[in-house]
Amino acid sequence: MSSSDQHSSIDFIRAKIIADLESQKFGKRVHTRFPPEPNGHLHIGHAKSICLNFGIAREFGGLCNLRLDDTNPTKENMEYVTSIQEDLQWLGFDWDDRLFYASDYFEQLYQYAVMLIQKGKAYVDSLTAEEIRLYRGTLTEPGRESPHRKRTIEENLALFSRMRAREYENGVHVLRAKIDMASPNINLRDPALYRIRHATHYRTGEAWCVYPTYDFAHPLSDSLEGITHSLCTLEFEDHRPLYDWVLRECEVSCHSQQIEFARLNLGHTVMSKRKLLQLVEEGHVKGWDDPRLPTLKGLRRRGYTPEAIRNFCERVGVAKRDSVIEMALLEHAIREDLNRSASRVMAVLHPLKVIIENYPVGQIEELEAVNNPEDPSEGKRRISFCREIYIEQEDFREDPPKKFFRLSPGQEVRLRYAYIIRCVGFEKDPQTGEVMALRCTFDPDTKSGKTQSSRKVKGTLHWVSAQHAIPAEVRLYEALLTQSNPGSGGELQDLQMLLNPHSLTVLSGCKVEPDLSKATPGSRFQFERQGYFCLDPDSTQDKLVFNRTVPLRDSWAKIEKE
RNA sequence: UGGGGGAUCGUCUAGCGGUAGGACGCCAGAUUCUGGAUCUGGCUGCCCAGGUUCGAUCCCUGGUCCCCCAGCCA
Repeated sequence: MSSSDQHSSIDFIRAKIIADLESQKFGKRVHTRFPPEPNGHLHIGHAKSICLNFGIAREFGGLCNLRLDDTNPTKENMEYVTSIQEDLQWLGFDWDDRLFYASDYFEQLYQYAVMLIQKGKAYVDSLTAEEIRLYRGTLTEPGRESPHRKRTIEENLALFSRMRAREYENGVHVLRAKIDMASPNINLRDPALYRIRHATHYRTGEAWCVYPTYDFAHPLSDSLEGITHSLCTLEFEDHRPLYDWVLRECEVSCHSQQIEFARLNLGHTVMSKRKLLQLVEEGHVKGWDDPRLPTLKGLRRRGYTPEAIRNFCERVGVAKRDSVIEMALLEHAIREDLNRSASRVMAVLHPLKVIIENYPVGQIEELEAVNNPEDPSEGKRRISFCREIYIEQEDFREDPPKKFFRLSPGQEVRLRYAYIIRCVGFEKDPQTGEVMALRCTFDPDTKSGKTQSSRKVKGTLHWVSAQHAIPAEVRLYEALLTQSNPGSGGELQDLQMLLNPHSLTVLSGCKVEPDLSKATPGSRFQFERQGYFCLDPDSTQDKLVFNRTVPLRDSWAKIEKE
């Protein structure tokens, strides 16, 4: 056991599992599952569930299945299945040979339904959807029994069989559980078990025209797979009596324990499939992998590591209260990871030319730079220095405010890994007032590494050689939404109004170290003093494109704000 | 005004009758050739009102507020 292990106290789910283990409720087994519906891409909310389910299986020496919960042919497709598997693998989880599909259980599920009919626990209803809704009652009034509720077992068997035999159009019949139309729990007012859907299922094709509902398929799928603990989100809490009813009435041998926890909400973004889809389809973002999205594909493209995401999910904890996690925690997780692992390079986002007047024209020096001060094994590299360089525009102020430790007329700074320079003049565009270039002098005695430089300067600037640097595009990202908690409701218009107009800023005239031309898409770097960036797949031979994953913490920005 | 859940620092999360702890964040300092990282120190909290108890975040009673449920979605 490493000493760095933080014994995070056990959450209520793990406590329950431990209790079940002690009581031998499922013997010594712990078997979980991650059951996404293949109708959307995975996001960080799913990551929490994934880390929980796979994490628990690993911790208790159990197993975790991947199950595609594909009981609705009108919404699901194979592309999502593939995407889900990719994302899961990228996140670092492995389901070995335990890849399952609810659709593989259709025949068994159908037989269970027949069994319920035979027990008089299910019946075919022929009311319209609208009528069923009316008969259901309201939150405060009990429902009424359907006139078809008294059909005989034989009638129901025949009808259900003919439903399967494609004799009816969509919606003319539905198989319902016979429970209690007066139950205060609306989910128990004879919920639908099977509906007719003449649609091509992406896996079973035309084999079926009746499909089980979630409430019927899910508990039985869990049971069929021998799942001991079926973890789901809070909104299913009042489905649990139904979950248990199905397993009891179907007389299964493995009665899985459903446990509910609060879903993950992240500030300044949205997590619902519906809203994510809306953002993509209406073109507010460029696709499912847009770096502004909380999708796994978006985070990956943004530069997030699986490690950071897993860490984040652990820190977030598991509980039953609704919560909204601050983006700062996610950012902390990725900074923590990248600080250890990302190679440092110098890149200038808003270039300002600096001419070092006393540096010989045409002279080029090779300076030594550390690749990663957090990891000496990453070694060193050579960077070129010459008479003309670029620094960041914001690193010069004609009239410096207090505590501005950068360049201003007459002031000195160190150029990282190079010399101390002093600003002796600057050129301004007479029209715009924009500073066009700086004139500086350097002190040859202050070369980096030469310790005799007794002089201390308050600031160190990053820079690139004007002659050697290569151009790049840099994409800066900020929060997608202006509001920290957009809430769970909200329609199209509301979401649009919350969009942050500055969520993406494209910088096209950036200058970066020439070695970056050898980087491969997805590789991550720290641009010194600025943040963590990763090379975007949009990059081409002659145009590098970087995404800013997250800026470095910036205490100067805080000071200046005052 | 039916049923099911939930309320602890700004944000998350521990606590299970005995000094309210951790993380993120924030503030201050040290250090630093990244205003980064690191290291110190500090900050703010038990929804309310009664009750039981020597002692209550915890147990009881009564409130208040928030979330979920009336799909043939999951």
